[in-house]
Amino acid sequence: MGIKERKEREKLEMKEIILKAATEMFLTQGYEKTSIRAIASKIEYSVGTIYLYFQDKTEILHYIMQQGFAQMNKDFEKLDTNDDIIFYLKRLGHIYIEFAFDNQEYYDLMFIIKKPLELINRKKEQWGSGLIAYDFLLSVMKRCVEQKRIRYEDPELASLAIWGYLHGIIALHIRDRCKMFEEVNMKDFFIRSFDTFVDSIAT
Amino acid sequence: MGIKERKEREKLEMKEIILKAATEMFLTQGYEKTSIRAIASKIEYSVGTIYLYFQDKTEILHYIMQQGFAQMNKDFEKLDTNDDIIFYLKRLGHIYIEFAFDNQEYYDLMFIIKKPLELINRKKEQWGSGLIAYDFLLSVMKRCVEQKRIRYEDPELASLAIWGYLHGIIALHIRDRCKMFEEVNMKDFFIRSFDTFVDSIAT
DNA sequence: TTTTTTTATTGAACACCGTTCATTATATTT
DNA sequence: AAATATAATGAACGGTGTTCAATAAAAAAA
Repeated sequence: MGIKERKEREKLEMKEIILKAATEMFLTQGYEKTSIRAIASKIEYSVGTIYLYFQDKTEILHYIMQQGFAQMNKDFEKLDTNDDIIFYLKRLGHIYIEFAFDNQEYYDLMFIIKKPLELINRKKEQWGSGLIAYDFLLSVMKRCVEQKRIRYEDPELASLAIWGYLHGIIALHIRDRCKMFEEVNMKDFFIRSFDTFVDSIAT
Repeated sequence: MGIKERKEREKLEMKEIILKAATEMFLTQGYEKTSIRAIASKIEYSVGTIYLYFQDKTEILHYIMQQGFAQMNKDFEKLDTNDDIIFYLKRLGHIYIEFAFDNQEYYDLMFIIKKPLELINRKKEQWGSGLIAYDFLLSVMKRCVEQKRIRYEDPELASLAIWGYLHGIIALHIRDRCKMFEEVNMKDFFIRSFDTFVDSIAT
């Protein structure tokens, strides 16, 4: 009676095929500019088929967001736990900036795009591995506070500061509000800027 | 021969009527969800008429963005030049945060939305009063650096830090990525967070 | 193997969107 | 009053996400 199992497998495979095509198109052309029709055409199926595997475009986005968070968490594994905590924090920031620059469209989907709040309201515990990344940052900031290596007493406030700072410069850049900085290499500029920032709040 | 003058006046008035309706709708329903048809219907004109006064939807957005920047610059006039520079900087941040919270949709149009880059590419010197706001911040940071009241040596880097930080926390909040902070009053939380930030980089 | 039932796929149709442009209505000039 | 110039219209175009009756394919039953 392996038919049911095979069918389930096939369903997952089909989901994978759709997600693969959608990811590629979202990442090159952006979420808004990628139409369901175009995805369907790319995988050589009809429009309706996609709605057999995903309830709507937002759900596809959600899966791709989770892929992005997973990738990011993976990147964080490169960090060396033996490093001095301030250096560790700097390296964390560099990886975040690097991720954003190397995967601008992913970053957009994950942190800037408007859609997901509709998604959030749909099911409650939706952020998934997005929360893992935040909890990781929080744990780093807790260590900074405990070791009194930072001019902050509340790890939450410190996390908001670090994340807010990183997100701010990146979001301004991705959404083209940084034309006033005449830097050629924005990535390096941001890394330098983040290091200065960390140095200034570190003790 | 006052006919030409009257016609010009009427043209401007019509532009005003369209902009007023568009502003109200953009600010309540958002840019994407407001259709040209809906604007036309609101002012009781046909779709085509709008295209007699604005070349496209993006141009309407641009006018509204400028209104937003003008409002923001006006808000900054509340600042007291006699204040201690660090306190002055804090107050600047409070006004920025207040503006963002009181005019979330304006803020979205001005700093987060994707459209404008197409606009930017259309005409070169497009930012207008957006640049005024940035230059103002830059001048404040220059004073901070000159008076050695801040742990930064480059005013540009310091401006990026302040603006990036403010934008980061606000953008995360507006685009609903702040669910992990269980604060009830986010505005106060952000103001507190900004003050702590300024204190930590001030000397 | 043939028939019936279940499952998977299709694509036209719906209600929207921004934008254009030939046609019509209004205002100005001759 | 007729001719010209300006302003306003709204159907039409090609696009969007989404739905659903009709069809094709696969599995189960006879």
